[in-house]
Amino acid sequence: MNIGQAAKASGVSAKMIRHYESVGLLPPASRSDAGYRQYGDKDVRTLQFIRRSRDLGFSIEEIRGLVGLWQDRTRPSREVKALARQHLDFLDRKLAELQSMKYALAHLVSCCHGDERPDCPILENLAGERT
Amino acid sequence: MNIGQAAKASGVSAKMIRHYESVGLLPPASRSDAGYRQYGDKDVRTLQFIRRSRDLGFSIEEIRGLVGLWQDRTRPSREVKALARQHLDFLDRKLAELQSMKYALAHLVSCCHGDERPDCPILENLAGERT
DNA sequence: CCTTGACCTTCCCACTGTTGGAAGCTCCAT
DNA sequence: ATGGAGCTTCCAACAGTGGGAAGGTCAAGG
Repeated sequence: MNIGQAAKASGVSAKMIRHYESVGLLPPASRSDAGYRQYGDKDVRTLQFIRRSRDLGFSIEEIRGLVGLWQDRTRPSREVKALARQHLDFLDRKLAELQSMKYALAHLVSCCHGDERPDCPILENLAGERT
Repeated sequence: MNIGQAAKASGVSAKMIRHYESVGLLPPASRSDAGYRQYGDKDVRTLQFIRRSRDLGFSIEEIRGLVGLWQDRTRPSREVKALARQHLDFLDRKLAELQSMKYALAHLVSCCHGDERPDCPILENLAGERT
């Protein structure tokens, strides 16, 4: 299977497959006589694992850890759970950050009449004048 | 006022002040005889405006627009509100994305017993096995 | 056999925003 | 005059992804 096929089958772009290989997240793929990367079902499964991990927002480094644990049949699930919890905390912090941005901005937007007049509470707030 | 003073006064690092100038978000600062950038109260107010905008998650390009509108005394507040709404939509999309990640991952974490045993619903899910 | 188009290769660059560092200059106080 | 803090510019890195150029390969069809 060439890289394009593996990309379609896994949902990871060919660009990213090469990138993951270059950063060592994937072992170097075997090559055809012409130098084309060759993939098998096992590789596609690994790529899908990576894609699902990315869909959950895990970083490359975290995924490196997850793949390692995945391939170690004797890992304690405790370790996996710890890694997942850590990422969950990260998501919570990000969510809180975005949510406070959202509420602050939503308030300002609701205060702005949004017509042809130039006075605008949004700009006034950004400029530091208390609204 | 040197760049370090302006940085302290505005809450924007000296590094970032130079960067904002280099990308044209700030006009080139005037220079002392020795080539040091000189800032006044007006510049500090602009920097604070930029910092508050970044605190709300606006991108550099969006801030470029906001600063332009801010400095145009005759802008209709409609335009500011449109820009803000657009960013609000962006925040909503990001929030929804993170939230779905969070719920999916939280579910998996709650399913994993997290002890010394190797079987783990988190890895099984990432591997594509239905849980 | 040759051409064409789709696919592959490597390499470099772009983007988001921010930080760090190196080499060298300036300013101020001791 | 010397040291340290602060300034200058330039270059690189981070994460992750996409775009593109220049060139090799493969299969189909004339």
